[in-house]
Amino acid sequence: MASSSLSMKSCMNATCGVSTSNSGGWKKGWALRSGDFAILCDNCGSAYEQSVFCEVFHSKDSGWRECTSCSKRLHCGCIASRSLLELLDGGGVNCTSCSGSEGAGSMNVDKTPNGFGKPKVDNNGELQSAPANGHLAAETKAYAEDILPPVGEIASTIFSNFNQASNASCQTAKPEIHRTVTAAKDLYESLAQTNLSMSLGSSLGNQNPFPGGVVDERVLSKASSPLQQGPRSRHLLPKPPKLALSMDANAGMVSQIRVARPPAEGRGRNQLLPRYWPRITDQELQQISGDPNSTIVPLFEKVLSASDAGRIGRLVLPKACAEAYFPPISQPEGLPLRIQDVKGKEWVFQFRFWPNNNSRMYVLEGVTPCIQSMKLQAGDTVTFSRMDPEGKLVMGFRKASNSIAMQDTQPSAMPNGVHSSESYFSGVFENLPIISGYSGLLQSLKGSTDTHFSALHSASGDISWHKSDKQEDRTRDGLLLPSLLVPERKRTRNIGSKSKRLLIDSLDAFELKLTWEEAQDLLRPAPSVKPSIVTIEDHDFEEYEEPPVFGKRSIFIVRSIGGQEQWAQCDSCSKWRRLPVDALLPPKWTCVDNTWDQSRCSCSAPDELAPRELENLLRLNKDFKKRKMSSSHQPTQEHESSGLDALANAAILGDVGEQSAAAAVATTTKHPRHRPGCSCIVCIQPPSGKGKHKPTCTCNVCMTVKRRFKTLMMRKKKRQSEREAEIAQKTQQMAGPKDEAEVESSSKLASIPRDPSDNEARSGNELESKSQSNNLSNKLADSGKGHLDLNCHPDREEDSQAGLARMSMTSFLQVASLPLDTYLKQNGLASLSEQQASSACHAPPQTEENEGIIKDDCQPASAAPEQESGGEENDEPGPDQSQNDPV
DNA sequence: ACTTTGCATGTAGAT
DNA sequence: TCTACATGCAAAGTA
Repeated sequence: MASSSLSMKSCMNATCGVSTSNSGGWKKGWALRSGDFAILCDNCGSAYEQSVFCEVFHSKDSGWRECTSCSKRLHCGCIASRSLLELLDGGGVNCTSCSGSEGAGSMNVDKTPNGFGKPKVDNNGELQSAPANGHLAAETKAYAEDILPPVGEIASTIFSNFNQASNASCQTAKPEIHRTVTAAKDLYESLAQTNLSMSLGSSLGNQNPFPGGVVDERVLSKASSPLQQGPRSRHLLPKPPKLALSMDANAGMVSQIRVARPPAEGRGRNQLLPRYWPRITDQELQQISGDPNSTIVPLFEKVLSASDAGRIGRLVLPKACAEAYFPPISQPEGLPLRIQDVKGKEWVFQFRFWPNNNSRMYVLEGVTPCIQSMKLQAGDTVTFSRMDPEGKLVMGFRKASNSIAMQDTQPSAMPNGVHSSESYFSGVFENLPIISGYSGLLQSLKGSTDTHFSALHSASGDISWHKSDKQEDRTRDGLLLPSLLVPERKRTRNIGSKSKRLLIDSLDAFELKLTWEEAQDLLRPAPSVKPSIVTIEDHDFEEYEEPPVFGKRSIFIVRSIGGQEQWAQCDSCSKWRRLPVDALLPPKWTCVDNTWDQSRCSCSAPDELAPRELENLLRLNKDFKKRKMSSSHQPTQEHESSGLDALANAAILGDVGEQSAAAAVATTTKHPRHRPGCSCIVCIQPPSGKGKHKPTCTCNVCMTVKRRFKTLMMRKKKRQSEREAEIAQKTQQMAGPKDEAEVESSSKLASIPRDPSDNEARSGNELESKSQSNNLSNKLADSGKGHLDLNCHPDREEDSQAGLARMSMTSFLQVASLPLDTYLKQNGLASLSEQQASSACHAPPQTEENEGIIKDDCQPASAAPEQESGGEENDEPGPDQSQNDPV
């Protein structure tokens, strides 16, 4: 924006108003926070923020219009204006003084013969004079930032809607457009509402869907309205707009932008929560209508909750909507309501209410068949509209995963041919796993299509997901944002915040691609913060004043010929660069920072890997991670954090989900790493243990839990002694080299500091070294003797081979009932701790030996899914598999 | 035993 | 603090 040419040709200072050219008359002012700059009128020195004008006016040529009567300049900063303008038939506008009106904002449509006039928002200059100096000076920046969307959004949206409005208004030739605006504190709300009045309007304002209930909307707010019921809510119905626009008039130029429209009648925007504003596109409206002689008035919509979509068949209606748009009912039993779906099928629901506190709770009963016929789920949206002149209620829907469900057969497209994000996103990428930081790779692998994706994803994530609700409300609900840039907040809003049981939205699931363990590995000291060294019990600890930051994610592979590699993606060019294994990357890393390879320290340097190789690389890394997760031997992560375990498992679940297409691993919904029939603690646990078990319960589940708890405690002690033993061992190593390699490898793994790269590289080391040495594996297996695996099946021989002397369930129970110390003594665990320390860091099942090793030709390694499943799901857990199971 | 119905309650958001 | 509403739950109804 800062570099764009000035769009404002005339100073808006009422006493100045000097006209200027694009190239002159203005001088740059000070830089603003946004990186933008203000501009100053050469003549009077009035300061304007250039971007505000360029964006709000989005009219390069005319940031103002003249009052048809008095030639007063009406400027486009009117959004927050409270003045009322009058549109004239001939396309002109009258200012407040000339129109003799006052007190409301309005919009002007620059009508051009072809109906595509640029939409403009005019005012009489009141906004301009609102700040102290009468201009949008820098101090208004914050306000502007809060409420202004990017220029493209507002421009395109307004443009589209105004096109329609303009066209319609031409045809309907209403002599005047008055729109009461109750408050203009939010300029977008003003915009939205005014826009609605223009684009949708309501020729139906005085029509009521219910015969006998026809009333003038002007009296809807009165208690005598037939539409009002028993304990009316406190809201008053607003005065409806006069503008009458019929949809058929716009048949040729139907907007496909999903717009949150305040209700055309009934409750105004301020009364009805924006979440219920219909976001139906004009195209959808037209489709619903079918009949060009019919007009569809969107009434409201609702995102289905789990209850709504459940088998109960009750759809809870927003009270305000029910009272505003449905017939009045005085008895809880209510009355049957005929509602037609988009296919024309008519459904009869019972519209009724339940007394609730001193209020009412309105429900539609018997909606299950309809919901099912539409294949709706929680999170999907149902829309209620009214078809006029029949006054028929029409029920539409929008799938959460594809918000254009009503016209699934038609691609939703922006006027310029660009797909709307929702259809585009869901259609192309709905099931595409998104790995943070890998979008560039995806781009390179998948071609130009994914370039779109990358942008969209970025936009979604950055703009919407991280916005505050408030802001998002404004942009989404009030700003007529095209859905392109804003995934439906509502889609997850209710689900996420209120329902613990609902499915995580697929978009949300993307957020869980990083396990806790991985997150830990990515932690880096805050840059430019020097640690102070603190020595505690002869151990030096680096202490940082600043909290850690996340470093850049990289991937690790191990070549079959030996040697590990670390690869990272440039933040700038998205090319992948090979790095030393021990390299630590800052959060932002580009080719320029590639100090290890001078030939590739620039983004212009070619990629080292062909797309195919990259694909393999990524796939391998994914396998690698999965393997690591399933055979993680981090003693420090095994306990103490069931919540983290759960998080990690959730992430695993996501990973598994990603790979489901490739990996033919039968998983259960409960526990993706286990096959149906698995009897581990996770799989045998009931869905909810709430209130099911008493403290004295000795059922299988409870005993297992107790056992695990005991083992946790045992291991804590074990680790403690392990540390001591380790020190002693190191002393011994200096004296005698016997078994040094084995000891060192294990102790190293156990004690190595948490290096960001160690996890994956370490795993690679393990795998490779094991592939080279079966003997070592055997030794490791032996060293697991005495290890208690809590996931083993007591009756299965394999379990006993996992290192624990065969134990029956009875013996487990006995063990569980023993005091911990007694158990330790009986099993000589104090003396075993050393061995276990070694074994704890080793030995995933041998079937996995070669996994994670990439061949030099970059063909997928032998990590076949069958092997995976065999390794981790054949109930033959490694000595430490239990560590991965959440309790 | 299962489903439906009606109400109660907890919680998030609005005021 | 109030209100709306999602949902839990027990009573009633039904197969």
